[in-house]
Formats: sequence, structure tokens, C-alpha cells
Amino acid sequence: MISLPPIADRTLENMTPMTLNQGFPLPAEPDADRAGGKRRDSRIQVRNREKILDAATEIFSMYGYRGATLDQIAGKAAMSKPNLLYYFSSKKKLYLAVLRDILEIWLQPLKELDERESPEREISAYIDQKIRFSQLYPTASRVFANEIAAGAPVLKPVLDSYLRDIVKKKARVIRKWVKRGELADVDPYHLIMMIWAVTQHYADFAVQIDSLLGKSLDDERFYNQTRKHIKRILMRGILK
Amino acid sequence: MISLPPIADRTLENMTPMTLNQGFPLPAEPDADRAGGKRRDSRIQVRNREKILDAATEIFSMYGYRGATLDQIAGKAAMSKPNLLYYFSSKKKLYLAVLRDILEIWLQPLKELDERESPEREISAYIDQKIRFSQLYPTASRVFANEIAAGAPVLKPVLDSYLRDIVKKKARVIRKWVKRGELADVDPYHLIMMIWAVTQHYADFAVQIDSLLGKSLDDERFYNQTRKHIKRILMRGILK
DNA sequence: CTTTAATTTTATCCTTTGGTAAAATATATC
DNA sequence: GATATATTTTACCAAAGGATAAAATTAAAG
Repeated sequence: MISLPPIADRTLENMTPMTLNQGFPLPAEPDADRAGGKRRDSRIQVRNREKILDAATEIFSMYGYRGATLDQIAGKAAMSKPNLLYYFSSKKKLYLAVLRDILEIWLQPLKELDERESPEREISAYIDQKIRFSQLYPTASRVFANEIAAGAPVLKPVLDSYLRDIVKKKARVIRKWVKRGELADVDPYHLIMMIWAVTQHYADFAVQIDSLLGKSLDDERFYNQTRKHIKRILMRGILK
Repeated sequence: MISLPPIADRTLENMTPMTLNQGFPLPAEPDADRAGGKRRDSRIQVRNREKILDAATEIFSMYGYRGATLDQIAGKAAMSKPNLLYYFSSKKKLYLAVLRDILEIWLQPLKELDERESPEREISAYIDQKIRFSQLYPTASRVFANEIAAGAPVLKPVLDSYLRDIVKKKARVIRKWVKRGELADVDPYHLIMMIWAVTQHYADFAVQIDSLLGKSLDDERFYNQTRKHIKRILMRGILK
């Protein structure tokens, strides 16, 4: 199993497409950023870091990195700003920690596409996992979307290397299915992106969906209806 | 032809889901916000307002409302911040002006779905228009996405009323096609959202796509390949 | 050319924001 | 329960950011 790549630590402030490719990568598990102390991972340590990460995810998901403020995050985590900074010594490190968590769960499902199984089964399972992710972690999905929309100032290196490789690998799997005649002649990359697009939409545009339908994926009924509907159309579209 | 609804003017700062529904609507064409003067729409007036709106769209698309700064926008528009404020008297009004422009072009295509034509032709044309929008106005698309992800603090009223109505109307059109047996039994709402999701994805996640494929919709070859591919899968998925 | 109005620049204000220092409090260990 | 360590609070700071005032400049009109 491939483990997560390092995330570049670059200046997040004033990040423009111009300044994107100049950060320096960090060691594999760099930003633990524990308080100077020794007795790490105490009960309270773990609980507070988690509280902060949750709050940060929510605030970052709404306002993006630059728009989010430590005051807001601290407020949501029910602690003072300096207290928050005791756990994560800077906004940047907090953001990196949030992104690292997200990336891990975001990437996992794709790794599991297995060419030895039927495309029907595998792609169906993949869609299931992605829509489940949108249900369970809608805020995480939005943080990710935000990061990409901002030009991926942090994740660009990961996209360029790690994601690129894994997608390439999985594209080969899909192409194999096509050659075997188990799948219509679809472009693997576009297919993968279509699945990403549709499943993420339900997280990223949840407010819009709520306006139109008064429903959210939290509603298990709606969740299943959505899941099945997406699968029906997509599977019909790609199966032979 | 239905004209654009007013956009609510609410406090954009510190906007949380809690504070969302308390703004007051503005008159139909409220934020023209012309400089105090009389000789409006002078050559230079028009040119500068356009320059600012373009710059603002780009910056808002990357950082969202809160993350964007007037300095950045002014910089991109090649003028001083006070000069920018001469044309748009506040950040909020500038954002509203940007959103208003976007909403107009974003909504237009949906209005044109015509039940008297075949679903094949109409839905195909709709997809064409949406993907064209992603090609022509990727930044606008991202501003819109950002606004929604942030909880639609400004657009919520529009979504709840205007968009809701028009989508409901078009859902009826799609349902009619289904009843006539010209379309598989698809849920109209999910279908519309699928089309939104897939077409917008190519604008909102352009950086990701560039990382994976080294391509963008600016590349006319890639644009057409994408367009056809989306249509192929979706149309196969929904036609009888 | 002058005169008037439109536009741009310079200087400045107040608030917010990320971050620090150090004091105060709580927690754990002996 | 005394001591050391971990956590939280209080008080700040410097920079950034939205906005205003007024002076300086440019453009238009007569």
C-alpha cells in the first residue's frame, strides 16, 4: 500500500499562480507540531487537536485558507486563539494538517479499483465509496475543492506526482476492461473525472441542492436515491 | 423572458449559516454605484469598471469573498485601491456586481430547454452550452462555486426563489419527455444536477485536470473531446 | 485658454488578524 | 501536598486590509 506523499510547505499568503512552484517539500510526517513538551499524545492533547481539526475543516470549507480566521476556528473549537496556537503553531501548519487528513480519505477509494474484478462491480463500488465520502465528509470535500479552485497552492505537487501516477495506473485498468469488451469505449480519464464531479457535487453544492429539493445526503432516503440514480445513469452510459 | 431577480445585500463579513437569512433585498438594479458625478458611462468609466470586474472575478475565484483583498484586485486591474473604490464604493458592492454578472450567464442556458423539441436535441444543446460556459468563464464558474460552498450567503435567496422555480419548471419538461417515452425513467432533478456537476467540474477543477492530463478547455481539441465524451456517456445513460 | 467636472494619487484612519510573551492555572508524579 | 510540567488566559504587537479625505492631476466644454 502506497503511503501519503509529503505535502509541500509553501507560503500560502499571497499565493498566485506565479509563486506556486517554489515551495520546499517537507519530510513525510512533518507537521505534527506538538507542543514543545515531552509527554505527547495525552488524553487532552488528542481531544483538543481533534476538536481544532474539526473546527478548522468547517471554517476552511466555508472561507478557504485565506478567508478563514483563527478567531473563527478557535471560537468553533470553543477555545481561545492563543490556546489554539498552542496546539498548531501557525495557521499554515493547521491548514496543512487538515489537508493531509482530507487527502488520505479522498484518495483511498481509487486505490482499490481492481482489474481482476468486473468493471460493473468495481466502478459501482467506487461510486458508492465516493458518494459515501460526500455524505460523511462534506466539509472535507469542500476544503479540497477550495484548495483546487485556489490553484492548488499546497496540493499542486501532490497532484502532479502522486495523484497523477495513481490515476494513470487506474486508467490502465479501465482501458483493460474496454479492451476485454466489458466496457463501452470510454476515455478512462474522463470517466474518472465524471465520477469525481458527480459525487463531489453533492457535497460541494449541498446548499444549492437543499434550496432546490430541501434534501441533503444526511437524509438516508435521499442518499440512497441519489446513489442509485447516479449509478443507473453512469453504468448505463458505460457498460456494453 | 424572465429577468434577473434582485440579489440580497447582507453582511458578507462573518457570515455563518446562522446569520444567513437576515439580509434585506435590494431594488432590481441597485448597485450601479456610479461615481457621484453626472456624466455617467463615459468611455473611461466603462473601461475601468470592466477592468475591475474582470480582475475581481479572477481574485474572488481564487480566494472567495473573504479571502480576496482589494489590494490584489486593484493590483490586477492596474490601479490604486482608492481608485478602485472610486468605481465600486465597497468590497461588498463589488462582489455583488460580480455575482450578478455571473448569475445571468450561468442561468441563461437552462431557460432555453424546450419541451416541444426532442430531449436528445435539447439536452445535448444544454450540455453544449454548459461546457461552453466552463470554457469561456472558468473563473466565473469558480466564483459561483465558492459562493455556494460558503453557504451561499448572498445567493441563498436567489436559489430559494428564482432558481428553484426555473428548475421546477424544467423538471416538468423532462418529466414530460419521460412520460412520452422519449427518455429513460430518470429523476429530472438528479439529471439536471449531474449535468451541472460534470460540466462545472472542468472549470472548477481545471488545475487538477491540468495536473493529470496537461490539458485545459482552452485547447480546442481537448474541449471537443471532453464535450463529446460527456455527451456520449450521459446521453447513452438517459435515452431510451 | 479657462473653467468646471471627472479621475487619480497621497496620506491617513481604524479594525481585524496572525502571532508572541508571560503570567496564571491546572494536571500529573513522586 | 510539593514540585515539575502541561495547559490556558491575559495582554499585547505589527502588519494587513477596508475605507475616507483631500490634494493633485487630467479631461471636457465653452
